[in-house]
Amino acid sequence: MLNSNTKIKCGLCIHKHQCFFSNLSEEEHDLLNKNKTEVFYKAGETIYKQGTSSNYLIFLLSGMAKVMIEGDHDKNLILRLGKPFQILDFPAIFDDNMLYRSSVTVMDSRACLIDIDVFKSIILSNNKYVPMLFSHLNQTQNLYSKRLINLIYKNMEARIADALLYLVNEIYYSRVFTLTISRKDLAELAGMSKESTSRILGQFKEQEILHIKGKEIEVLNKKQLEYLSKVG
Amino acid sequence: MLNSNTKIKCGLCIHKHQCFFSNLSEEEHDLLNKNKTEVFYKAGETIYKQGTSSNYLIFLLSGMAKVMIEGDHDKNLILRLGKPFQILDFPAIFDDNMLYRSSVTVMDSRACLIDIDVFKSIILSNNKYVPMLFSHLNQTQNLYSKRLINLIYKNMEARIADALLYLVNEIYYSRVFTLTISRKDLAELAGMSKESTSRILGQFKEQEILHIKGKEIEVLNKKQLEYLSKVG
DNA sequence: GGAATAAATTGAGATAACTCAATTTTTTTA
DNA sequence: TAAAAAAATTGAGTTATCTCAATTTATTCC
Repeated sequence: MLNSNTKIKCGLCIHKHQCFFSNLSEEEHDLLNKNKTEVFYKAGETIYKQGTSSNYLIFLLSGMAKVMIEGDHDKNLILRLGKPFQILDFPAIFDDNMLYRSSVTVMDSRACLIDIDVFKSIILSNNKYVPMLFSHLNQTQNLYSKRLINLIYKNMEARIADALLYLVNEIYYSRVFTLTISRKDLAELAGMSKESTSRILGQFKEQEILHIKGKEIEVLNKKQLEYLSKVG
Repeated sequence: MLNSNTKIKCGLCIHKHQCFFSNLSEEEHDLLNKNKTEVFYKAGETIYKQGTSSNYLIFLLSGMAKVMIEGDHDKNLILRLGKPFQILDFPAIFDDNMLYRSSVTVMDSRACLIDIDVFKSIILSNNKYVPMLFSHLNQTQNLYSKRLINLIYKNMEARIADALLYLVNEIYYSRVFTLTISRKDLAELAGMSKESTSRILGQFKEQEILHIKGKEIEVLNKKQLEYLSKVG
């Protein structure tokens, strides 16, 4: 377990080829090294808190975090799950560094914290990062757009189907997986109550769309999930 | 009425101080002038079509357009209303120029179309636009985040209250306004059926929160709308 | 390893919101 | 200006989803 003082030089980092900053110059690397921190978070710890500001740009080195909006009355919505080497979320770095979403680890995780001023100086001094940055922000916008229409007009079956397909296609890359989030998290990913989530999962099991044993899930009929997502 | 061949030099354009490109250099101005077009759209015309690509970055010079996601079974969601001198929406300019949302005028409008390659060359050659671009994309992301949690967990009264407050605070800048969108559009802004929208508006009229006469609307009790938005 | 705590499931009842159909009002067109 | 078309409202009935409570299963901690 690493504490907040641990620093690995980017050049020596075993993750460097997967990193957002994989093609920095020598000097940029040095600058980054001087201003980054590695931090360990226990499962359930808050990395970013909605409504606060942060001076760090954070991405995970290991583990997983949920990026969520916290609503009133303990009603949250999980927008996406953040995995290693993805930028977790962006504070308003050219305004007030404010965050509009919270990030909470769903398992023990390590994260790399990069000083925002350093990040800014790098992207401002070198326009090769502009396309990457734009693409990233644009894709996030498109993801949220899609989630909006899906969550508002689709029924519960379709929303759970979407959540499961997201896990299969974009998180675990496998039809068989150990669910690393709780049922309540799954509910918040599908934008519905945990009770309804439980019922739909039971129904999918009944219909032999899924095989479920606790946290072990196997998608038996992915076509059917895709069908439900489409018609629901 | 201007046709698609009309071109006004940016330097001579009466709108130049409100424009996204207000502080371009002389050469950048020339480049822009050579590659922009002004187009007139009738009310109800599609400017951008979801699922297609576009080589233009478009912003309105006059009129109003809805930026929306088109779902199945004629179920749409209006994300925001675009006004003059705001960039209407971004195609995936560093990928495939694809659009994930449609834009449709809600009244007769004039638009300025800028060639995307020219836009790219400007933002890549001059990092002074990076903060502006980042802020814009970030704010849109935050808007969508907020809309997600509001639309999913709030009741109809709160959603209509939100829509009305949006119109008052960000579109018409007045408690008294002529609604330039249809009731169906209002419904799609609030993510509900047009019938329910009609009923809630009737209820607000009954409760003397609104004064409604056709398309003329006066918000009599803004505090109450804010309250409903908060508790609903 | 067993008690305590937390998480997940199940059931029953309540309700918010939708759909469909009929009517009224507004807008467009001839 | 009247007729036609479109948009908006109203009503009644249906349904999807939630809430609350009880129970079961899983996890944590001493």
